Parts: sequence; C-alpha cells; structure tokens
Amino acid sequence: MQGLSAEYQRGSIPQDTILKFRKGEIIFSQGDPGDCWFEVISGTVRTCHFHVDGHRQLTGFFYQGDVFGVEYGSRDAAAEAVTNTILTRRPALNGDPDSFGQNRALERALDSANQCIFLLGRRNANERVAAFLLIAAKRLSALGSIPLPMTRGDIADHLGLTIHTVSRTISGFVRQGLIELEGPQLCRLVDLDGLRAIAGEEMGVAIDKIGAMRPRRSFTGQGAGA
Amino acid sequence: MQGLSAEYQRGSIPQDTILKFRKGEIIFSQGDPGDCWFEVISGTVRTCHFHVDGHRQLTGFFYQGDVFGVEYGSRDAAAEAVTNTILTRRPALNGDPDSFGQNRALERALDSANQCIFLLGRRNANERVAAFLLIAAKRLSALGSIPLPMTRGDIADHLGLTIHTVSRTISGFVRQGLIELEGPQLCRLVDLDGLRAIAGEEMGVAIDKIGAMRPRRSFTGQGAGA
DNA sequence: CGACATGTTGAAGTGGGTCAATGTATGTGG
DNA sequence: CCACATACATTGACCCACTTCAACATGTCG
Repeated sequence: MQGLSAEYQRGSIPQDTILKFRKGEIIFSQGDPGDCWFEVISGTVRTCHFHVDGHRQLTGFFYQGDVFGVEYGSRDAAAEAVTNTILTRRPALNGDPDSFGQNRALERALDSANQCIFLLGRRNANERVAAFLLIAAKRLSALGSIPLPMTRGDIADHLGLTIHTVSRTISGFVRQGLIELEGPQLCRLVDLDGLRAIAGEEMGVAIDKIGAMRPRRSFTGQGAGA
Repeated sequence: MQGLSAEYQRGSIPQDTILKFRKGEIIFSQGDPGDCWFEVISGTVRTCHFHVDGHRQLTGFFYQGDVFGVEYGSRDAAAEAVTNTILTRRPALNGDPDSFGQNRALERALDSANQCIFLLGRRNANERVAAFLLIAAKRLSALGSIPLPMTRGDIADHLGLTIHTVSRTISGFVRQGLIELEGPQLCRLVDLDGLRAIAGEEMGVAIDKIGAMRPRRSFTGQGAGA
C-alpha cells in the first residue's frame, strides 16, 4: 500500500538493485526517508506532491535514462509508476567523497524542477500544453509520434489545469492542424513551428541571452554593477 | 549594463570575494556562465527568468543566509538586487572532491525550486498570496512584522499573478483582519491560523504522510508494490 | 456484456486579467 | 521650499479563459 516504505524501515532491501513496478504502483511516498534515488531503465514515472485539500501537483515525468527521487531529507513528493517500469535503485551517499554521481543527479533534479517552474509560469493553457508537448517530443521521439503514457489528469495536474481544459486544448491543436492524435496516448506533432510560437519559444535552453530586453513591467535599475 | 558578465569573461574577478550591489543592480544575467554562486550577507535578491514575450518569472527571493546561483551550466535565470545587498561570491567546484559545500548549495537550490513549484501549483490567488506571506514570515521574522522589500510586481511575477490581483488579494486579507499593513513594504500577520487555512496548510514540510488519502482525481493503482 | 476508468464536449459561472483612473511616496530641479 | 516628474500601489468596471457541472463517448478488463 505504500511502496517500499516498510522495506526501507526494515532495511531489508539491498542497495543498487533493479526493481520492477507495475502500472499505478507507488515507488515511494511523501514523507518516506530519502535514502536512495532511482534511474529509469524502462517505463515512465511521475512524481506527485499531495496537498491537504486533495489537490495533486505532479512535479515531473521521468522516462528512460532519467533520474528522480534525489531529495536529501525526507521525500517531499511521492513517485508512482505511470506504466510498467523497471528502475535501478541507488543509495544516497550523503557527504560521501564519492558524491560525484549524486551531484550529477542533484543537478538533473534541479533541471527537472526548473522545467516544472517554467511550465507553471506560463500564462495560459495553450502555452502550457504546447510547451509540454514540445518537451515531451524533445525527450521522447525523433520528433515523430510521441507517446503520452500518462492520463489527461496527470497532464492537468502537472500543468496546473483541469482535465477538461487539457482535453479541449489538445482538441483545439488538432483542429488547427498543429498536431494529430492516434488515440489519446499517441500524438504526432505536425506543425512544430506553430507549437513553438504558441509555447513562447525558448524551450529548453535556447534563450535570449542577457536580460537586455526589459519587459512590460518596469525595472528600477539605476545603471548596473561592477 | 550586464552585471558581472564582462568581468567573468576577462577572469578579472578574484574568487571568494565580498561584493556589494545597489538596489536594482544586476548580479548576473541569463546566459552568463554559472561558474560561481552566492550567499547573501545582507539585503534581498531576486532570481528572474525572462520569457521571449517579455513575461518575467521570478524563481525566488533570497535573504540573509540564503544561497543562490547554483546552476552548473550557464545561468538559466538572472539575479538582481531587490535592495542594497552584500554578497559572498564562491567559485563553483565542478567535480571537485571538496564538493561538499556545493552539494549543500545544490540541495538548497532544489529546496528553493520546489518552494516555487508549490507556490505556482496552488490554485487561486488567495492561496498563493497566503502561502507566500507565510513563507516570508517563516523566513524573515519571529512571526511579528515581516518586511516585503520587493514590489507588488515582483510578488506577482513570482506567484504567476498580476500586480492588481496581488494588491487586491492583500487588501482583502487586511479587510478580513488576517493581516495588517504598515505601508506597502511592512506586513503584520494577525491571524496565522486563518492564513494557514487559506494557504492549504502543509506549508514547508509538515505533510500528511503517505499518499494514503486519494484526492478528487482518481488513481489507477491496482494495489501497490512490495 | 457490464462495470469502470478515461476522454471528449457542451453550457454556465467566476476568478483573475485587462483597461482605466486615482492615490501615495520619493526624487529632482527651479 | 514648492512644483513637477516618476515610480509604485490601490481600486473600480468590464470581460474572457478557465473551472465547474453535466452528459456522453470510448476503451479495457473482469
């Protein structure tokens, strides 16, 4: 009922093992000790933060090669298998001199968190869904058809929208000829540039270097430092 | 005009120095190399990600004792002084065996990012502003008066709202007797429990352990692992 | 086939964005 | 010192995008 929690407490799970989870299974729960982290061998994982009101914030989706669960204290999010999943479990080496691998993992966790922020920071449903699809495409395909193994509800809770808005937005993209669906879980991006335009471009790392352009909101800046 | 960028490129700034910035000055810019990070000695700093459309997402505010700028690649956000600020600048030790301090810094950066996610993940303006105030209170005061050195626009860009909504929401809290203002930059939290109720409680780390309670949105979970 | 989860779509309500005006503080120059 | 300019903050009126409520379609698994 609560993933590996019990086993952690008993210390009965050996380190650096391969684990399998079936679709929907809990990998770890909010509040568990964060004494290990995971790399995805195959399948898809979601990390979820549950609010008291029953609201769910998905903080990320993780695919083959991704790492997750790199918190250092106790888990501030749960992890669940979106599909049948195979993982490698690695011990957390707190303060260990050999903390290099873990450092990399932390960096990737930070990347993931930032990606989530930039999705949630977008202003409307079109931008968020477009950005989400582009990220998925960059991660999951050679820009051909991309699998969407998660449900619309998962996407909604990731983007801070409702199922209905996600569904409507996707339908809208189809109607506009931006994408095509082969069933709800398989999506083909037809007009990448159109999607990029909607998403606000600058996906990933391509960025208008230097905060040269000052936006809408003004800025006190009385000439700058150094 | 672009903070330390030029100096970085010339390598003319020695490592581990104390730096001062005046209100509004840029500490580093989006796209700069992330070859150092900072600790706040005094003052307040904001980190900003600029979108192409001129929209600004503030990813965090940093006060005395906080660290920021721990990206490992190039800066994906700029940093600016909200008030006059004194900082310590530390070199980034990529892959250095002595990476312990940096590891801690990374962890704190992750914390900060997560905090931002959980603010943006909240559903409405009341929840976001209440949560923001509680976080500021926890960080900045003995729950007495808390300074809000940033502008309403800064808060808005941090919470994914507009200036107007932030202002209206704060005014609403005052009207409801939840808080009192002594000028726009100084706030006294009168009814902490009321604010917590609005924010959805579970601020910080106090959490309904274990994803036991399954929320609104359903969950496939066909019995869980282990 | 029936049960249940998931997805889509329509209609109606509303929270917060937008537009606009006014208030307030800080600064600058005459 | 006051007149004026500039930023920041507050408040009102209106409108729209998204949520909410509801119905129905589709798919999957027992």
